Amino acid sequence: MKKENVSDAVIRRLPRYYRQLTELCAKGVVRISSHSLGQEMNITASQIRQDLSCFGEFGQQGYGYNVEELHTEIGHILGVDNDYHLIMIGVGNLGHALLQNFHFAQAGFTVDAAFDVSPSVTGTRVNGVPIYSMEKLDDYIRAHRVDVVVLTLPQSIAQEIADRLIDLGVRGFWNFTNVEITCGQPDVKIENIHFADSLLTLSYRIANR
Amino acid sequence: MKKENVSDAVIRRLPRYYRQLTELCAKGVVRISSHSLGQEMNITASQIRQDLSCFGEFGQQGYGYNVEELHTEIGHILGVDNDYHLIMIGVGNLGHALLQNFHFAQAGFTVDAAFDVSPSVTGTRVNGVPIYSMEKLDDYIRAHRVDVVVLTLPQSIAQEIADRLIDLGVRGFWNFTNVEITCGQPDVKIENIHFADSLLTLSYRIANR
DNA sequence: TAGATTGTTAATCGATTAACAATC
DNA sequence: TAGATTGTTAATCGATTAACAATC
Repeated sequence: MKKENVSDAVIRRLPRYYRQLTELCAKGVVRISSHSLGQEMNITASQIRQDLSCFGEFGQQGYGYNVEELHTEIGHILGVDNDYHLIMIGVGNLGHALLQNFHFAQAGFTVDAAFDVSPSVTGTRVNGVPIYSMEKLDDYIRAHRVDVVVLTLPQSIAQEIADRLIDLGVRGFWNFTNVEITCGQPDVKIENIHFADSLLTLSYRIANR
Repeated sequence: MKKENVSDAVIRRLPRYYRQLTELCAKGVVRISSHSLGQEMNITASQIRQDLSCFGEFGQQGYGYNVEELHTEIGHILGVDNDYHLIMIGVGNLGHALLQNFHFAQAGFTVDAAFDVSPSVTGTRVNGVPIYSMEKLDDYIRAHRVDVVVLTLPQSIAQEIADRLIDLGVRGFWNFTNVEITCGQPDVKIENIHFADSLLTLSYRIANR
């Protein structure tokens, strides 16, 4: 793999490629050209070839790409076979919904534990995941590998908890709160799901149709 | 307002500006320069001024911007005072969580109804929103204004339902399913929340730290 | 072989940043 | 007035698209 200077735009397209290739695999399609793939995804063939060239040479002249092989390769680039370990902080409605419905394993993540302040959920399990009291958080992190923390807690305490976790060595955050988690360290990676931002862009585009 | 050729990148920054200005308002800050705002948001002052210039002239030389005024203006641009009407399709865990926790009103949306196939939820209300059977969907849309439909239903039926709704005149979708909803008509606006894509980009960035 | 399609280099396009005259 | 800061034009940078030699 080359992987020097991979732009954010490219990275954001990788999961889409992965998704499309999963579908093609399921359909039993064996090979595909950048041109056809581009048509299906509304992307130029050039862009696809350019994107893939950041990571290696996966195609064959005159033939195109082997669907299954490319699927595996992109999965590998995304790290789906790295078995990352993840915990969740805040098991309210949204946390519950994610634990129940989201296929963490499909993205290569194992959900080991969740934490909450409310005694009504601590001690229980949601979809097999044990819910612990927040007091056990620090000890847990010291004792276990935690690659990503899902922040599904009230936004008022999000930054504070994140700071504490960063101190404890956590380097990945999946942030569902409507605030920007800030952190000077460049090795700390924060990915945001900002529901409100998303809905507001939709609002804009409806208003300016 | 000018609003010709506003790029997607600019549109995606608007909610962030709006959020930051909401905070500044709450803090009682009266005026701010593009330079200070940029520092707070990790954006260049140039970019802020360039972005805002797409929509009008909101500042004053030598002074900067009035925080409250700019907040109102950007809210207006985003359409938060348009009172859009919204319904939800699929009231599983995620739909429930959104109805319970998400502040639709803050983004200018009124949630009028939700629809589901399951008799265990139809006929009930969640956070004041009535849940109807899917059979009532078509009649409802014919009789009411529906600006946006939230798709929190199984991905297997997402495209099919979306097609049906587009036929009935719906022009805005907030899609939470892990599939790309396709539609030829350019006046139909689709905004995606792709959880899996988001987590996979985080996985990539952790893997390539 | 001839046709198809890659990976890569070059050209174009668009977005970000810098500079500055205008002016509060 | 002098200092600060805007809105806008010009310069730069980066991302997308086109072109094409290499080759399966």
